[in-house]
Amino acid sequence: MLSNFVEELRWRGALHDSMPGTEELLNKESVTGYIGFDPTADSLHIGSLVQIITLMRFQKAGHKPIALIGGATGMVGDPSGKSAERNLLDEETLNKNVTGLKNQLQHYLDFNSSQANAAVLVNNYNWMKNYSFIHFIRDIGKYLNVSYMMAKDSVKNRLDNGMSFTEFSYQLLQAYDFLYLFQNQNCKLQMGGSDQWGNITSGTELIGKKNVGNAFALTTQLIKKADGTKFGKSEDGNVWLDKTKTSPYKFFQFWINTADADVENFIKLFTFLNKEEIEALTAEHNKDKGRKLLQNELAKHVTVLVHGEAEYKAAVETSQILFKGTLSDLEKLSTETFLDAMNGVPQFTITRDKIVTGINVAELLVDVTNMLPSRTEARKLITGGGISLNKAKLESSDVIVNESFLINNKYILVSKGKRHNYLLVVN
RNA sequence: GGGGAUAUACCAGAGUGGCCAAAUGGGGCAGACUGUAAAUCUGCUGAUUCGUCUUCGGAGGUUCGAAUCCUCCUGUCCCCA
Repeated sequence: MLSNFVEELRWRGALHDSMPGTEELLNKESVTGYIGFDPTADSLHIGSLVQIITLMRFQKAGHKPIALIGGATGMVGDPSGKSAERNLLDEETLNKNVTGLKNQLQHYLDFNSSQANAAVLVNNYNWMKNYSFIHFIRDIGKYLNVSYMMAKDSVKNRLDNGMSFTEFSYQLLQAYDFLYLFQNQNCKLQMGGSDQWGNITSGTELIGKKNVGNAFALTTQLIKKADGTKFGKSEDGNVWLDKTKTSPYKFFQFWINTADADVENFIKLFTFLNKEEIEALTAEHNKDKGRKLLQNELAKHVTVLVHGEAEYKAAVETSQILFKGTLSDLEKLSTETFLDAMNGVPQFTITRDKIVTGINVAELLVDVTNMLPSRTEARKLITGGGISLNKAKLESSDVIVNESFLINNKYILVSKGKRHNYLLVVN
């Protein structure tokens, strides 16, 4: 029933470090382990997806996952990896974020209570909210030495620029979470990204000092791209799991655009395909990289995981039309299916009278719709051959757009380059 | 407390009275090639009704004319105490 979780992370290139004895323990018995998610935003993004997937693999391997939402720790702010003190989020925002994360996490793990290793969702606010400061520093603070705490990278890196006592305390709170879960849920393992090693070991240290048992730690690799740029950012910013923040189409596109140098690595990290499947796909992919077989498989699996089969198919459809389609393909779509097909493409509306009268392209793109920041920019792009209307390159910035441009008497597809599309809807 | 240096567009960094909307590099955007790639090459990278207008830390001043000179202020860095 148990499968080798640590070995699986290892061959996928996901394992960073673990405490001695962790692998042995996991291979011996079904273990309860947790990963924390701080509510810094109302949605998780693909950076956190790695940790969600880690929990999923953990559960599939026969262990019991706890997803912890940091309602309390989020009030303080983790200094790990941060070079400067941050502003605190207000409580209203935090509550909203906690709710958002809760809903998302539900989607990924099996919380079915009939299973022995059913997932559990907890919020550390519940055990921190009534813990008084004086009791906390007596019960918990006494066990961790300041010089031990200062030696953590998250603190050491900030000694020059300074850090508040609040952020300094963060590791203590996280250590207490681990102790609490250890005592109340028999949770023996904490996992996280490699930047969490310091915080996690503060927890195992506390548990050891409290003399309540032996706790373990395991961290995963931070995702690195071959070109050195940060993973998880698109030109529009973070890639979110919430489809209202990042449309399934954009999400799908993010993965389709994975560089060759990264795709083999990513398909191991982000999919549940097994070793043989991945090796077979990779061999096939290497025969003709132009087909982007691995990128397509990766995008498929991750999009289905996050948004479901239907949204994935729609995203493929949209991509087909936008990248491979012609004007006649666009015209074939009925008015009803048109909007569906363009789902995920940013939309702008314009009143019909403006189109009936006829409107200069630059004015349309800049003043009416804000697709482009300035007329100068619009003119330069058009002159350089960068703007298409309904798949046809504009020759001049003097073009007057009128009803003859409308598809289905209602739409105009505006493209900037080949990868940026906007839909103009006439009302 | 004393002395010195520096502040330029997204970033780095030239410019030290007009030829400066400001070199160059990076980044970004677009074009060609391609695989919705990488590499490479090309163009663009303040706004504009193409007349001009606003911009070189901030506020004043000198001058026909200032990023450039002067005064004060602010920030950053360095040295001495």
